[in-house]
Amino acid sequence: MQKLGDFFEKFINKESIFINKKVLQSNYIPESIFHRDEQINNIAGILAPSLKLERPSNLFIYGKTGTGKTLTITYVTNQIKELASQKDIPVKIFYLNCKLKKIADTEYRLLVQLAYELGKQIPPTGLPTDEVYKIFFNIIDEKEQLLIIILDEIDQLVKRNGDSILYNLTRINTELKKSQIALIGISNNLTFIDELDPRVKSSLSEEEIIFPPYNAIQLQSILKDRVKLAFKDNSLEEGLIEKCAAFTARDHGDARRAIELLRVASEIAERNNEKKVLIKHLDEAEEKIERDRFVDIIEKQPKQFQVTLYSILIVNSNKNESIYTGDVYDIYKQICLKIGLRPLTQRRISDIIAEFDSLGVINVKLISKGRYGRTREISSSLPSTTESKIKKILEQELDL
DNA sequence: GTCAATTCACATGAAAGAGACCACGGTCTAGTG
DNA sequence: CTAGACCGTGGTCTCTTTCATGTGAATTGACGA
Repeated sequence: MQKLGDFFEKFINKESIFINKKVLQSNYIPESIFHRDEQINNIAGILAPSLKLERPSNLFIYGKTGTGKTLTITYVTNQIKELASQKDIPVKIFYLNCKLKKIADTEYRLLVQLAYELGKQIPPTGLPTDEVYKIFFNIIDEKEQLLIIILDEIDQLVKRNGDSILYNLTRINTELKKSQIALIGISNNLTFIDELDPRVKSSLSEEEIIFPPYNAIQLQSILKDRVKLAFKDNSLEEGLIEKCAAFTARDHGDARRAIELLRVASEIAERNNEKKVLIKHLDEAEEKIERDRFVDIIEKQPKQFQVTLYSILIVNSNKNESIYTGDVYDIYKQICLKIGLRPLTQRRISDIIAEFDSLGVINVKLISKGRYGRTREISSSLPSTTESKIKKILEQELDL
């Protein structure tokens, strides 16, 4: 006990390398946005008519994760909101993230959430969907107003529910008497729009804006800006920012990742009682982030998913050759038997394997072995140290 | 040797069921004046 | 008389199962050279 007291004491007295660590957290909104002037102006131009109560064009925004889409759009819309409230213009802007479960990931919930923002409570379930539509419709059309609805990660919504929601929302304008709705869709899947119904496609993407990934130089300036606010002078080893930027620019140019990398590296440095964040901490940080991400994903999975993954790992370590769906399913059934879990059908396991693939935990390739059938060739995409750790976690979770 | 048909081992799709959650309206019950 | 408890019905949503159909190349087998 005494020792722990000492530890905390030391911790408090220790001189920190941070001035304001919050700046590095993912929910921090910076005051200025770098390298997005063109997009900001574009969006502002498109949305400006809303201040005259003219319906702006529907807008579609693409860009990979961490390219500042959400940040930019909130920045612009916040200004519009502010101006609107100053001048008492009935413009309302809603931001919905379609990926958040239980909030906006189905047609019903999306409408409920929108209605809620408009000040009308609708039960989270139990009503027919068209009833909810009617309610929603009525609140909007109560008075003259302009709504701008931002649907972030709209691809998720469509993937789960099809594009009928979008169709309904784009069409609703023709029925509204007093109000108007404009939609802004944000997606990080570039091919997404091509999979839509052509009618929806043409009306949703009246305007399109693309957010390119940041390059290393741009990332550097973003990082430098944050570093100024977050760290005390001379807390970073020479060349650290450059390395960090180069690291992230190589895959995707994701600014969020770059900042996270820096944050984790600095945390490691702090824990090691270093006075500076060193480049070697970056390497460590990268590994840690990756590992934590996987561990996080896997702990959150339902039991059946965990058993499936465990089976894959077992088969993978028992066999040096390629492994296939059938092998996994056999082992899976055995494990279920052992831990007293009712095994699912192969059809379902097949889907689960596909889901792990899209989570990036495993790699899957569809191959045909000619006369010997068609199947998925599965390989783990986890680094081996992470893999054994995850195996242990799974064994624990499943009491094996 | 050549070429189309066959065949395997799943993939992929569609539909439907089970079970959890919930709203709503009607009926029953107990408490109140 | 009324508030609350307690149904039954009907709705959504997620996870599964069931049934049906699709698929790509190794293999087979008929055919002709």
